[in-house]
Amino acid sequence: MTESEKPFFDAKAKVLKALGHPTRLFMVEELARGERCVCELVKLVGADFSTVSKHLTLLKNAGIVQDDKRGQMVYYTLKVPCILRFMDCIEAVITREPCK
Amino acid sequence: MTESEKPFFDAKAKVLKALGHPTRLFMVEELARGERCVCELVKLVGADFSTVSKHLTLLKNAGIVQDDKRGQMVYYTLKVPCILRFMDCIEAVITREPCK
DNA sequence: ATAATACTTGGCTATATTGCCAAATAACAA
DNA sequence: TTGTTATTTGGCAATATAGCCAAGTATTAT
Repeated sequence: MTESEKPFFDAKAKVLKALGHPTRLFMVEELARGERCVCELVKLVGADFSTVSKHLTLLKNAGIVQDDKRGQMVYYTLKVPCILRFMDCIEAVITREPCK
Repeated sequence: MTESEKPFFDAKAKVLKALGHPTRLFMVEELARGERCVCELVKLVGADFSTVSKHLTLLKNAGIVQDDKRGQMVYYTLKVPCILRFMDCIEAVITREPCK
């Protein structure tokens, strides 16, 4: 890894790292179905409001989700739907199926 | 996230988490080109032998790479080439390009 | 047997992450 | 204004991760 490509790997790793948490992954898959406010995600995830909020902030900083405040609610949406396409591959890893 | 789907998200997150480190990501992309022994990766990465070895063990535990000891060398190969397919998407996230 | 190379493991410290609680902010209702 | 709901932020303790050095194992060479 050369000095010049280092920041590139850092940036890509940051995105993957953001996805590398069960709660965040769950939320990403949930947001793939449509926008959700934080309160909905809190119910679905079953964790503290602050915990969910921090996970969402992290996903936002990674460039994966977007937020939109309307009234007192903040709605999050998935910014990059292509992320879901490779879940099949990730699942192939865990089921040890051969992957194309 | 229901009780029953929790282990599934844990498993998927584990794979993504394994990819979420610049050195490991670099090695995965390097292994995509063909098998490499640990010593080659050590040179390419520029870290301690033990550090590289531990990263490889982690990738192996995640089911991403395989090892094959031949003589005194241990050769690693990428087990799931499909992982590379979504690098385009990850790059789209970091460059903020629209993603299909 | 001794030495050298390739690699893994143990141990340690520094640093990062997680998740909770409590407090702060913001919008809206009474 | 006061209260209530939605959300974020600060702070903290527990836990996990990273990376180095040193020591251990395994294989091959002398």
